[in-house]
Amino acid sequence: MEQQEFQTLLSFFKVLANESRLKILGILANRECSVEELAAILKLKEPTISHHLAKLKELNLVNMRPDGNTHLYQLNTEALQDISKEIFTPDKMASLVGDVEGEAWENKVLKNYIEGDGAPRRPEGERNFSASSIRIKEIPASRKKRLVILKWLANQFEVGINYPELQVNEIIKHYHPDCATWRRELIGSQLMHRENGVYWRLPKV
Amino acid sequence: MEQQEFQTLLSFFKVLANESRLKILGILANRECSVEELAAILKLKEPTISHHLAKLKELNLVNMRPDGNTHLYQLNTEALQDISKEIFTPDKMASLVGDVEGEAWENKVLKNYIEGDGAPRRPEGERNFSASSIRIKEIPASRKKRLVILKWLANQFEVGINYPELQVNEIIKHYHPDCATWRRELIGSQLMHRENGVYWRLPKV
DNA sequence: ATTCTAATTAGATACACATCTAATTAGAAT
DNA sequence: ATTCTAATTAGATGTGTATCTAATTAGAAT
Repeated sequence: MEQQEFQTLLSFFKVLANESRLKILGILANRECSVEELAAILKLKEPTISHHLAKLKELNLVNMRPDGNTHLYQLNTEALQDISKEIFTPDKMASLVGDVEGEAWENKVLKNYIEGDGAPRRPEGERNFSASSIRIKEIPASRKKRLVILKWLANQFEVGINYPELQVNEIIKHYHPDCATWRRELIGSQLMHRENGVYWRLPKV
Repeated sequence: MEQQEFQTLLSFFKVLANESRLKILGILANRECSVEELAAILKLKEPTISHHLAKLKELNLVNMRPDGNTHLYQLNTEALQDISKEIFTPDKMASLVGDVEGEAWENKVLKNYIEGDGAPRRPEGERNFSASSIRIKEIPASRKKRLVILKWLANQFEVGINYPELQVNEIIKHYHPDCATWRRELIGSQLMHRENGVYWRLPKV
C-alpha cells in the first residue's frame, strides 16, 4: 500500500516530467483540443501527440470526448488538484519509504568488519557462543563505523550480569586480540559501565 | 517569465521523476543521511548517490552539512512545500503556456488550403487586392477547417459596406470558382448577412 | 608528512523513451 | 459501397540519462 502509493507518485512525476506533455496540459487548461490542433500548436506529428495523450489518460489527467471523427481532449481538473493536495507534505513523503532501511548501512558495516559464520545474521540476537569462529577483522577507523561494531560487541554480553575484568577480556578476545582497546571503547561509548573493577552491560542499546 | 516558470516546473518534475531520487527524498524526510548510508540503503554505488544528490541540491530540495569527512544531507522541507503549494492550480497551469498558440492550427489550415503570395501572412489583415494570385485550393471537407477558410474569406470584405450579390460573386471568384457554395456558407456560418439581395459583413469576426 | 576515508568528478555503457514514418482502424461524407 | 479524414498502433531511430568503474579531491587520523 505504501509501495503502491510510492509507485503512483513516481509515475505521476514521470508523466509530467516531459516538456511536450506539460505543454499539452497547459493548453488543455485553457480549452479542449483535438489531436490535430495540439500537433499544430506544438509542431509535432499526430502520433506523437497521441502517445502523450495516452500517457496522460492513464493517470486520468485528461478526458476524451469523441466528436465526429475528431477526439476532443480536456483537462481533468479534479485529478490534478487531488494529487497536488494529497501528496507532498514531508510526513507523507516520509511514510512512503519502508522503514526497513535503517539497518541496511549497519548491516553492511558488520559484514565488512566481522567475518565468520553467523555474525551479520544476528546483530541484535543473543550472544554468540565462545566456540564459534567469529572474528572482528580490524578496528574501524571512523567513529560511526566503530560504534556499529561496538554495539554488536556489547550484545555479546548479557544484560543483568556483572563481569569481572578478566572475563570481559576473555570474551572480547574471542573476537579480537586487542581486548584493552575494545574494553576502553565500550566504556567510552557508554555501552558498558564499570565500577570497582566490575563491568556490566546497560539494558538499553 | 512565464517561460522561466515553465522551465522551473519542468525541471522540478524531471528531478522527481526518478525512483532513486524519490526514495532519497523519502529517506531524508525521516532523518539526515550520509552518501555512504544512502548508498547502502538503496544498494547503489556512492557516485550514483552523489549524482542524484547534486540534482536535488540544484533545486534546493536538500541541504548539505559537512561533518568530518562525511557529508550529511537533509531534506529542505520548505522548498518542497513552496513548490507544492504555489503550483498546480489549473489557472496556474493555464498561465504557463504562452497564448500565441491559438492561431497555430488555423495558420496551418490556411497554409494548407490557400496558395498564393501573402495569404497565410495576413489572416486578419486588410482584404487582399483583386490583382493578387491568391487561390483557395479546394473546399475543406471538415466543418472546422471550412470555418477557418470562411473566416479568412469573410475578411476579404470590408465592414460597413453593402455588396450586391453580383459583386460578392465576383470577389469570391478571385479565390475560388465555386462562388455559389462559398456565398451560401458565408451566410450559413453567420459570417455575412443578406437582406433584399444585399450582403454585408458583420463587424465582429 | 603520510596514509586513509568519504565524496566527488570523469568517462563509459546500457537502457528508457520521445519522436518520426508507415500501416491500420474507426467513423463521416458522398 | 466507397472514399476520405482523424486517430491510433506498430516499428525504427536517436537522444538523454541512470548507473557503473576509475581517477581525483578534500579532509582526518596517525
